[in-house]
Amino acid sequence: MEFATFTKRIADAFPDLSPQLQVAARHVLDRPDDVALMSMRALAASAGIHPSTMVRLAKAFGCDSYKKFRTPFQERLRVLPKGYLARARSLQERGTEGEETLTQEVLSANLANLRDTFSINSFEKFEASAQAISNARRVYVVGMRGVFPVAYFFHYTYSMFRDNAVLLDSRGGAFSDDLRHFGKDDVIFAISFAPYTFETVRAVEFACEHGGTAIAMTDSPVSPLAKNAEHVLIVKNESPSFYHSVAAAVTATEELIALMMVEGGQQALKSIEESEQQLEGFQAYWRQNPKKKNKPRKRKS
Amino acid sequence: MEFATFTKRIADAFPDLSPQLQVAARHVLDRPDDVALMSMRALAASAGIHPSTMVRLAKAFGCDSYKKFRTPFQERLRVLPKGYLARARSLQERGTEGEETLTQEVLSANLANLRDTFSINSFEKFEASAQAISNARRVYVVGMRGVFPVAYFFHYTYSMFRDNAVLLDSRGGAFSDDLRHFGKDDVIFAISFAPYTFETVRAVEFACEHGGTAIAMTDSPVSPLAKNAEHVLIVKNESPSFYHSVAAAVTATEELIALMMVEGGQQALKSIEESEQQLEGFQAYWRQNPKKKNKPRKRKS
DNA sequence: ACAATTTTGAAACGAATGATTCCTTTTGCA
DNA sequence: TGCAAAAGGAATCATTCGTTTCAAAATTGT
Repeated sequence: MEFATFTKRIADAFPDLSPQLQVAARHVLDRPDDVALMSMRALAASAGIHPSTMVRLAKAFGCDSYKKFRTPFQERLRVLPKGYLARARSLQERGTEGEETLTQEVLSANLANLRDTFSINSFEKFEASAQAISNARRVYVVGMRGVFPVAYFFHYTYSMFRDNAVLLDSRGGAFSDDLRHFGKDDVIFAISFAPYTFETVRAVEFACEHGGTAIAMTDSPVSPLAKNAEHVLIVKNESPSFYHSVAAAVTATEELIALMMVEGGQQALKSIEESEQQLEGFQAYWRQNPKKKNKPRKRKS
Repeated sequence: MEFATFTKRIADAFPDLSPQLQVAARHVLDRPDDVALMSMRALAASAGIHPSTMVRLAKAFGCDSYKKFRTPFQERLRVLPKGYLARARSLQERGTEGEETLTQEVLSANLANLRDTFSINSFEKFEASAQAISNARRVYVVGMRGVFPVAYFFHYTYSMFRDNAVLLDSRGGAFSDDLRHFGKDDVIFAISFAPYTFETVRAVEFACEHGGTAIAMTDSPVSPLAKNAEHVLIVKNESPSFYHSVAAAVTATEELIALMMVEGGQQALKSIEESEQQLEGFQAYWRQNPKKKNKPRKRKS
């Protein structure tokens, strides 16, 4: 919360800064990780500026020392907020240690999954996958069992601005019926982690046999999905518990959607607006005082 | 990847360390964030040990300097892996800047959501919610539209070791039918973000009117869900795009599941084993060479 | 074009950092 | 009990840190 407002303040004041301070500010905004982890002098050097300039930047934003300037950058990186551990310790003495560390493990496993996923898959990979989906005549989405949430999320969000997606969910056992019309201009977006659901693997094979393009979101380059897929996104799903974590997969999906949105431009925005208005029309959303004629509750950004 | 193996090595060697080195090692393992962000002397002081001991710990694990010892702890915290930005810059010169920064924004928004969510909700809150669900006679799960993936994920995972969950999905418009048998020993687990889906709000109200307990996962303490709920988990869902990010909600759900698992103990484990065997029996999973009589593909940890 | 002002870079300072050395204390073993 | 070895602590070192000071350079207004 602190970091976001602070950097925003810097970004807003940017045009009014002196040339050298602008160089410093740009570097700071571009590489917040480095601000937190490197020494001031090293940071200045990597920005190609004099150390004094960094101090001046800090003071220009009301920090009486560089240390205070750096604090929000450091806090942003902490996996566990300050003071969390103090409580953890006291709990431990009460014998609840196991569950407390479990909490930390769930959190850091997921943070690591996110970072790793975006580290393994270059921006170009995301972009290429997004392109392929955007150009498809029809988009078939398949993800079963544990990863069905990912497939559903993709389909739901995608359908806010495009109307050519089909979610395969094998309800009523009619799984293969949905794929009957699959053609060579179509794309299948398949999600599966080990152990791979049979139907998902089969669906990808089917799609490829019929000349279509497959985009796979899976956990390994040697996954049976990857074999046939044109584009492969590797997603980490480590978890301290028995299930596979799907948060990273959801986030990678968000990334795909965001890219397609940007690409879709004005047209996509308009479609979303229409979708929302339609939902309002159906009274899908709760209103503060349904009895009175109130304005609809403002949508959160 | 580096960090995990390194800390594991420390943890494994722990029993063989001298008393003071154990104090140091414990502190390092307990507070990896501090190792990355604080100076060696400050870290030693907060651990109550002599600075020399820290240096000795580093050398005990093959690092010729403390700096090298600290590196994996620092890299772990980076939002963007090293070198990512270098590519970003070159892309920017090719005019793709907008989308590249979007990628970074998606990632860091989600990382922040995760951290904030676990920061806002204390461990006790998670624990209390998990307890309430565990003690319920029946668990009704409701989450519509964008957050249906969360509800589905909860229901799917929970059902691996308990059989008393009902997923409300209003398929066929029979939404309220499912709640007809809701009683005072039952629990409703409801997920909704602004703008709040009407049916979800209504379901919580209904449950409370019938003497049940509501656990809400929502975006604000003043959300209409929070009003009636016994336990409220606040989840961040900031996103650079038009949708609400659900990764943090999924992760918070994972945390609930993990806690209930631990609590469930041996019985829960046995149930999961049975569930998996059943799936194997249905041949739900793909096998490397279905024709030959191979061993089933080993499940990933 | 010149003076006033701001911006910038170089040099130098004290403080803090990580590392080393040396010596005391503790431990293990005969 | 005595002794050798290991462990821990204190003092000290060179280095690097953030910071300050001051003069040069650049910008601005007149």
